[in-house]
Amino acid sequence: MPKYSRQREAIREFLAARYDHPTAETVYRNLREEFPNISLGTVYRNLTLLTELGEIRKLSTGAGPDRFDGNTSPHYHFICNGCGCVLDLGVGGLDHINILAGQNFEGVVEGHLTYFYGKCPSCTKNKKPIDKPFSVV
Amino acid sequence: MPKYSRQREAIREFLAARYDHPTAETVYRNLREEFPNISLGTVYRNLTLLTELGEIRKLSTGAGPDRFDGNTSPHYHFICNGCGCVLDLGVGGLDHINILAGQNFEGVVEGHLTYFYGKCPSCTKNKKPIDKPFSVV
DNA sequence: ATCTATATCAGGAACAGTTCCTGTTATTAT
DNA sequence: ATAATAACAGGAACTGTTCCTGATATAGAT
Repeated sequence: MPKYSRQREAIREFLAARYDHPTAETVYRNLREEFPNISLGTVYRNLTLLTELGEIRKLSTGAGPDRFDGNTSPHYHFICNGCGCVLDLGVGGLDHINILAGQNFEGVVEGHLTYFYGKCPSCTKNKKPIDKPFSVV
Repeated sequence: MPKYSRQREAIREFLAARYDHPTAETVYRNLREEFPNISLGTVYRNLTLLTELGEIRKLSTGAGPDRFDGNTSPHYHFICNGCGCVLDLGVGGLDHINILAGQNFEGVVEGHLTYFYGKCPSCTKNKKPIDKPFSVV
């Protein structure tokens, strides 16, 4: 069990209060208001530690930096090809795809990692063409 | 349409003949047998180009380097938590999860990216404990 | 076949994101 | 209070990837 630290507690609280899945850099920039001398290494070390403890979740989207989610309840994520934002989805109960994947497979399927992508509500409404489209594929 | 190059053709052929989804580094090491002076930059540039042309697929597993697949037909991948190998799965027709994900969502779900994980056939049989387990989660 | 224009190349520097190392500080147990 | 040690700040180092430069290979026109 790790020793208490004010920095780690502040990182945990910061993530718990945000719903936009910030990057390590964003966490760092915001925490410097409270801890002007905090280092990026500390942020990374504690994000890794909190992930290992299961208190936050790490999202590796495959494009750009990893993001972190203070909500550890099981849920899926949506990545917008227009603006790159990452949103939570209310869909649940996709575990049956593990069964489907395990048919005709000699190993053991223990889980899956799924990101949905498309156009977020904001990019769907504002039909402006995007200069620099973001894509995860 | 890009100009022909022997290096790119060799990369395409190499990937078409392999089913283990090699990394850029693996492609580079193998191609140096035929092209002793080929550079890693050339390998990366052509892997990116072939991916954009839709002739290969890029797999970003979130742990370690990206991998590349010469098989562009739609299929899913399995990542072993034991040895880190990446295998093709025969499962098909999971597109219904896009519909599920789109319910109660104001944006447009255009697709999904899914990796299954667990124990591969080899790691399931050989129950030796693994020294350095590999995990995508 | 030769020439010209240009895409691709090899080599290496630069880059982004992340991890690791060192000496110092904060936390916990005694 | 003191001692032991986990966590810290700062920065160097690392990994995977992209970009830049001058040289070479390819394709199209002659």
